Amino acid sequence: MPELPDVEVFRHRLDATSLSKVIRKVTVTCGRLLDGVSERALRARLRGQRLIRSRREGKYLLAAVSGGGWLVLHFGMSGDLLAIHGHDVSYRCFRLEFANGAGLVYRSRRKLGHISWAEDADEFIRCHQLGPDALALTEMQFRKLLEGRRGQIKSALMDQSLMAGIGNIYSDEILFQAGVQPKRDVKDLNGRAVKKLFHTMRSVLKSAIRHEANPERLPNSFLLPHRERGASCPRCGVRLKTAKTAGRTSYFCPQDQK
DNA sequence: AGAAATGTTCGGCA
DNA sequence: GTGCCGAACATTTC
Repeated sequence: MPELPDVEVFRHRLDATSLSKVIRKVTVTCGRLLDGVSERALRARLRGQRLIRSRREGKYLLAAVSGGGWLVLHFGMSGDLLAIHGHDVSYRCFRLEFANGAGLVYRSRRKLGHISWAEDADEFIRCHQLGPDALALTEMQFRKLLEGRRGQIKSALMDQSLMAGIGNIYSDEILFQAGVQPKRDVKDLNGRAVKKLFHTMRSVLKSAIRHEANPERLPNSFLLPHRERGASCPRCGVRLKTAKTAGRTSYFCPQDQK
């Protein structure tokens, strides 16, 4: 689930439900998700404090805490963030409890995410070798990033140190809508193709955020709702193909993507 | 039963 | 140094 659009939706959810409320209780049910911070230290930094603002960098969600420092959430392959009111949910890993039974719950089905603490958000991002956020890039920067790059375009889009936020699903979507095969070599894309790729990247990410990163709400013309074995291209009806890149599966249309 | 699944990191190789 | 691959991480789902 959690690539840039999903994490942006989580961020909106956090903003809408959890800012400015005093944190009364902190519950950690899955300690192995904690990265570089002990449960006790995390609790001490959060309890009695408030989340005052949020920030997203690539697939990371950071929340500034009133007493200083940042709560950092990364969702791995199967995490999400829910605003709850009293009722319980499964796969719960981490919960902030506010007054009146309201709470913010981090879940991670496969438990591959991370919960950490940063004294300084910018420093945290530097340490994790994160490139500029995909939606913060200008066309000029995007072109510059690809200029010196060898290898496949899909790898470049997914390289978090080059640009942050795009994963397996949305790189497929962007390449589908831009009409470019995932294995296409970066150096074979001309100026026009790079320009198109940039604008497609932005429109795909923004559209996904508008539709709450929910595949069922995305336009049928998107690849995402059809992303399964044996499915057909929503544009031309041809059977979609798959290819493996570093253990990940790419879906693409052999007719529309060159 | 076995494979695959939206992420990151690390070691090895060209 | 760069890019690519597979493995590992942990768990659920088909």
